[in-house]
Amino acid sequence: MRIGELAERTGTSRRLLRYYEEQGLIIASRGANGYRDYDEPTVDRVIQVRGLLDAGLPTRIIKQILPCLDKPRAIYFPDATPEMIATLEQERDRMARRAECLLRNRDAIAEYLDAVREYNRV
Amino acid sequence: MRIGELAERTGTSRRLLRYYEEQGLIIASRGANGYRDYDEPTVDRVIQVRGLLDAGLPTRIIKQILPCLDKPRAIYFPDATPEMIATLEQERDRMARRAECLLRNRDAIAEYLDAVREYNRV
DNA sequence: TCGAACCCTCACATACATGTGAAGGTCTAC
DNA sequence: GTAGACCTTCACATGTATGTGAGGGTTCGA
Repeated sequence: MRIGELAERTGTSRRLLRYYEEQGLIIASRGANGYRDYDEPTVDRVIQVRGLLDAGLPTRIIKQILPCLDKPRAIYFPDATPEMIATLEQERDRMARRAECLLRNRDAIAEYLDAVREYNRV
Repeated sequence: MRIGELAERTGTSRRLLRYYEEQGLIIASRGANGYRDYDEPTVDRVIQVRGLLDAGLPTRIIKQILPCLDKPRAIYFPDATPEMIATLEQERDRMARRAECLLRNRDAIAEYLDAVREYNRV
């Protein structure tokens, strides 16, 4: 598919899709006319990238963790350097902490909303 | 306590503490000499703000949700406007989605790391 | 009383994700 | 063949969270 369709299906501007490609987060083949051509799985990948960006990860980190997420392991394990393993472990833990923080605060908000509803009901 | 101690105890630069104050996320009283003076609970508040910032929330939103998190409800329920309630519900759900995304990807990374370890063990 | 280590404000700089628009090529339908 | 809707690259702009440093006041110990 071309960039316009991908943009529409992922709710992402064309500008950003080109930016993600520049950052190495997605890849696009090119038609004879120079137009980008995306395959179907790119839709999910873009959505995933957006989710991670929204959760505070920079593109640099996203680029590093993306290869781990491909269903049929596209990355050869021997290529995994010790530094890369360390980075992944670090990010794994950091994501867990972030999620904890979000859930804790989400619960607090929910609790507050319940209290407000209770207050207004009486 | 003064800004230096708060900075050290929260692992946050002085510059940022002043910025958070400017954004209305923390408050400081002033000594006769103009120095900022923070009370003990501000330590936890700063840590919480940092966690939320790291999880992708902008200061504008953090400012809105912080009042809900104070232990003895400092905010009077009647002050909660419908728009504010709507915002809070929206952010609550958004935070849940973010946390889901983080945990999903965290699991994928963990799974990958396990596979690598398995590969290297054999 | 001097110097070090604080504090203040203000301003400019930077990285990153994003927007916007110009200048121009391609494709399709009328 | 021409108009409109695509696409390309390139460049400049913006908002947000940060860093850095200048210029200057305060406090405290030697």
